Amino acid sequence: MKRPSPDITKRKSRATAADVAEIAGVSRSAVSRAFTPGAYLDQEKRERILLAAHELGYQPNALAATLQGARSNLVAVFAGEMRNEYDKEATAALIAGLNAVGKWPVVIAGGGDTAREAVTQVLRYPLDAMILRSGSIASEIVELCSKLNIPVIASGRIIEAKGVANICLLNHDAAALAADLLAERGRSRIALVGGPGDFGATGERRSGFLNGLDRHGLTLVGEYAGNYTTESGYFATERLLEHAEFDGIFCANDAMAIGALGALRDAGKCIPTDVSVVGFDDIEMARWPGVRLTTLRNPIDDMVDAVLSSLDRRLADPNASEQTTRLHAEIILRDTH
Amino acid sequence: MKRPSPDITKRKSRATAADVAEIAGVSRSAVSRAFTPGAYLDQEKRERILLAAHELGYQPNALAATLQGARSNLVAVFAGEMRNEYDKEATAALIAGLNAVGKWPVVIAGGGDTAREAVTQVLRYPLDAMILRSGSIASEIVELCSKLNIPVIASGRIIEAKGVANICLLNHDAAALAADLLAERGRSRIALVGGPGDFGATGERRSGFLNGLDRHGLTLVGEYAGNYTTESGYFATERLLEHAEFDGIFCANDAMAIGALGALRDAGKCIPTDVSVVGFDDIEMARWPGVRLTTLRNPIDDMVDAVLSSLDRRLADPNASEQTTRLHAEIILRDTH
DNA sequence: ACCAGATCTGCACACGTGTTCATATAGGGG
DNA sequence: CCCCTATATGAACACGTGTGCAGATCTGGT
Repeated sequence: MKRPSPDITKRKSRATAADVAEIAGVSRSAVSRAFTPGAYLDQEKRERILLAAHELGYQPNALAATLQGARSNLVAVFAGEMRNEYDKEATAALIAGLNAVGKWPVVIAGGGDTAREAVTQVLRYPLDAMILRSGSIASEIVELCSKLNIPVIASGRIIEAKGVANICLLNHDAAALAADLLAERGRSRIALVGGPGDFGATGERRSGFLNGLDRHGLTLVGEYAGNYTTESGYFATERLLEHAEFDGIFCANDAMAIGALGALRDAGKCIPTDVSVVGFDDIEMARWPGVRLTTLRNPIDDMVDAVLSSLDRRLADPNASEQTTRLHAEIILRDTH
Repeated sequence: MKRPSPDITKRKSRATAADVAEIAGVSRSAVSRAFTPGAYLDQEKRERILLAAHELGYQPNALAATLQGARSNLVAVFAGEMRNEYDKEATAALIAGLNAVGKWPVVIAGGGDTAREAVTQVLRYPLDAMILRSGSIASEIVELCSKLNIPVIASGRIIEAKGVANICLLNHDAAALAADLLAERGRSRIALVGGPGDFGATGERRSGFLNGLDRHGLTLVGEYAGNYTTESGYFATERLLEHAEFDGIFCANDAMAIGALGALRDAGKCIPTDVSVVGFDDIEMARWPGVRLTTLRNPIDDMVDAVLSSLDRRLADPNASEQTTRLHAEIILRDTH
């Protein structure tokens, strides 16, 4: 006896349109119509159906509807490790933004083999889109998605591949603003705490900053690469203090800048009198009392807006050409410059 | 002509088992079996099918499989506003934990009417479970889920309702440890920065701390309620400094404790010489150089483990009684006590 | 040569839904 | 009275999959 007992009130799984039809005394088609705005259906009958549905807690199964060609409204979000604070804030905002437009994010965290396996599994669902917020294994994901005709939107990095829409900060210009600020403050001996590797945002921020310095006839007196954690910013600044005298320091993200603040204070430096510190991203902690970091805002709201409008565009017209949106950073003046 | 062109390579939507069957020259059943471990299928044939599938990027549609009674492996995570850092860390860890066991989190952020609408929409998908990390509109969610036979797991708060499994820190005992520590350090004039309202974790932490103080014959010399943000911790401590002399302060979460550190330093206090500061949660920032906050660890890994094992248990036996798991906090001694 | 069992294969059904199609009823204009 | 249109309704199909069933083929033992 595979079929569950006809006693509807004791069903073990969720109620179905047929169940509602039975207790409302109508056909199953009518139930479907009751949930379809604009469908022909007697008003009194519709009310009876909705009442019965409410009683049973019935909702049309969105996945079964998918088989009819409806959008699934599921969107995969590949969030990466979410190790640093900016990633967490951006991902949280992205999730909230998707929710607001009725898209439901299936979130994948982590990297490496685990993430590869996870992506494979998640692609078994009919997704409306894939949003990449991490560069790891991006090319494999892009290839898989293109075979499945799933639009890919990359945020926070440029992925050069057919069918990928990109949304990315103008890191180069932003970092140049930091150089301008330090120069205007009369700083002449400048140090840099960069990120790991020389790809993507890390490289753009470094070259943009160097370009900016160059415009003012300045060069670096010291440079040390961190890994975007606060600890690495602290450590890098300690090393820089050992080998060079500087009165301005630019860090490739806020977490490292906050580490730098700690190291400078522990070394007896007064901020900003002795040293100006400029960060990047404008994470929440940058606004905290006791931090009040001068930094470049990596605008999360703009990013979310751009992702959503790109999503809209790709879904409205599957043949729409992918496009690259470049966001602008704003310099936020607080107490450390 | 509704049916898409027979030219398989130019299909506009995802490949289906029938497509794979056609180019591999087998029946559709065989394709299904090729993806079912343990099914009878000629080895050579299976390989041919998998090759064809790989070429087309075919993956079985997980949703269609759901209609056959398979688990959806989709789990809703109601994450709330994710305003404070601990929530973000906990949610990120939960997502990673679910990924690791092949469950895919559909994340809902925010609160109020938006969240209510979002939950309603997400419940149209056949979910394996609903995980609540926010108390807002919990009772409505619980009622909806019970009608749909969806197990509910509450994390971070106790929800007294049939069918809800709870996973929650022993806030009371943990806060008492903070009182013990301050007493052992010889602190006698103690202040408290509490949370908003008197419900759930806020109330438990407060009463546990007061109980602990009482055991050592101590009482509060001052108390001020914040709202779990760093700013509010700073502000609350400023107010306390105006009205009372204290040598120890306990804050109901780390964010406020970090705000307190800032206010105390700005007031010229030396930490921990003049004042001991103890926080709660052990967020990442508590470990940062320049902070090194003494605090109570709200163990995220234990929480995730408990959620996953509860999930396992409820899925293995739908009639399993819901149970409450209470987690233990550990005191983390750093530089502020 | 024969049979029992193991292995392989395709047909057909079921899952829950949205929608087309055909049919039925009602209403209004001539 | 008839005809046309608007509204209402249920039967039937399609979506993509897993699997029970029945039949076919193969293996090995007597």
